[in-house]
Amino acid sequence: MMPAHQSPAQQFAALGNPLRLEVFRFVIRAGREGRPAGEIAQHLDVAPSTLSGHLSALQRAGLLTSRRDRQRMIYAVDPGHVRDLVEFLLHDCCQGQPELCGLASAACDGGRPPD
Amino acid sequence: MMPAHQSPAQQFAALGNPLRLEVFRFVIRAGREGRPAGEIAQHLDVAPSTLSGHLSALQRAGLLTSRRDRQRMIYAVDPGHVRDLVEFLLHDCCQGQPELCGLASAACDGGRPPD
DNA sequence: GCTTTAATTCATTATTTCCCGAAATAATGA
DNA sequence: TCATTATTTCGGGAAATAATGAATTAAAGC
Repeated sequence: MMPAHQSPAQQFAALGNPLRLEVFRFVIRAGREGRPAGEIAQHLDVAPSTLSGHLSALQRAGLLTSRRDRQRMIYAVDPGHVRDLVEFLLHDCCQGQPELCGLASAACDGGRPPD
Repeated sequence: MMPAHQSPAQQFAALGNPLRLEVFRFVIRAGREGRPAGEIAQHLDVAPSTLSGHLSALQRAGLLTSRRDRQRMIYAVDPGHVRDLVEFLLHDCCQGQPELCGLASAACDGGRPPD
């Protein structure tokens, strides 16, 4: 289905472009249902071909999925991979340190205090 | 002191390079104390000039701070900005959805750790 | 089969990124 | 001052990225 070479670095890089980050945020707000490419392009006022490249970059990174609905391509968030990325940032990068994770630190040590 | 143009996109971009992501992880593991550039270069086996560019990119993004200790430059994590980025990802991007944030979702809807 | 709609691919161009070695800068100490 | 150590800046070249419009593919309906 997908090359599945989605490293955390590649995922961060995918979010590291301002327009792509907006795409990501907009698609997430569409929930499971997702949004057709045309709607995203219209909302962000960007050329279809430009958007298409960004969508496939986000998809290659594993952050979005796509399905076809009649003539339209619907993009939606890939919850599993986003969860993995969040966990990587909190656990692996920040090691659950409250100073770095803020309120989310509770989730990093499973609610247990560090020893 | 600092241009302070640290958008979330720029911060993600800074983490979007494999070597820079390793630098970030290594520096975080050094805690408040931080690590001199030379030690980082040695640990990651990278040319000093190459590392210097990556360090300043991470610093421009607001993720690291630097101070001088005699001849050496010590780099350390910038906790406040990292916390902001974590919060942006969880709150703004993922809107605290448990499906996207995993265990960290507890932090997004009020910060209570799961007891 | 033809037309319309929707999205992607392609080719081009411009820009940026990345890495290296060499030179420059900064701080220290003899 | 001179030498040493540590890091940054500079310059260049290769590779990757981004935006654009034109052409192409895909699905649907008549």
